[in-house]
Amino acid sequence: MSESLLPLPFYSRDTITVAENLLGKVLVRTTDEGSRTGLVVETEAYRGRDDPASHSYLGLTKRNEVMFGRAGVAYVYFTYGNHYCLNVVTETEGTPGAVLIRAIEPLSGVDIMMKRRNMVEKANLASGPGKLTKAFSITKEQNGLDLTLGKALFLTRLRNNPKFDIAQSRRVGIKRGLEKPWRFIIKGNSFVSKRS
DNA sequence: GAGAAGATCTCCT
DNA sequence: GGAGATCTTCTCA
Repeated sequence: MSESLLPLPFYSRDTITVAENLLGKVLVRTTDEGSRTGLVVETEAYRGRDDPASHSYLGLTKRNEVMFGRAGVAYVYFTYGNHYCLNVVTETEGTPGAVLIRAIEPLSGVDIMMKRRNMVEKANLASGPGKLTKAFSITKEQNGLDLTLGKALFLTRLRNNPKFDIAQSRRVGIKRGLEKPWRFIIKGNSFVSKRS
């Protein structure tokens, strides 16, 4: 094995730290259609009371309860009537926090992704949160799934962690909390979502 | 029970 | 560059 599963302690840290450290890790998805993997190239951090852009800003609701639970769990929500977004829960139990995985670079199972997306352009397969979940067959069914078990959906670390520079900027698609530079991308990677 | 907003994508101009 | 698609969740009455 050239990869190792990310353990619980990786996730149960400060949300910003986890968002930054998720870059360069590998997202693995296994379904009946086969397995797909992709390199995480873009993330965003969402915290709690101190972050007006976060779902957990206003406190615990039925929708965001996963964010308040144990770290290392998938938080998947539906938005705009069309799209799911994949997050991983961070911090310790009782403290809300999650990292949105915004884009991945397809590594394997690319043919399955193309089929799912009805798209042949590799750079456009998963360069955005909605595209990513569609390419990886992720729906609300995966909400609350434990990513530390290494089953249908999980994250791994490459043995030889690739070297790259990290660029930091303002988050995308939100109206509040814009002053917080909590979006992280792999500098120069062409699989990140466009918009600035 | 109704209304509004939303961590987006795609197509059309 | 702009608007429509489309539906879940939350808030307020």
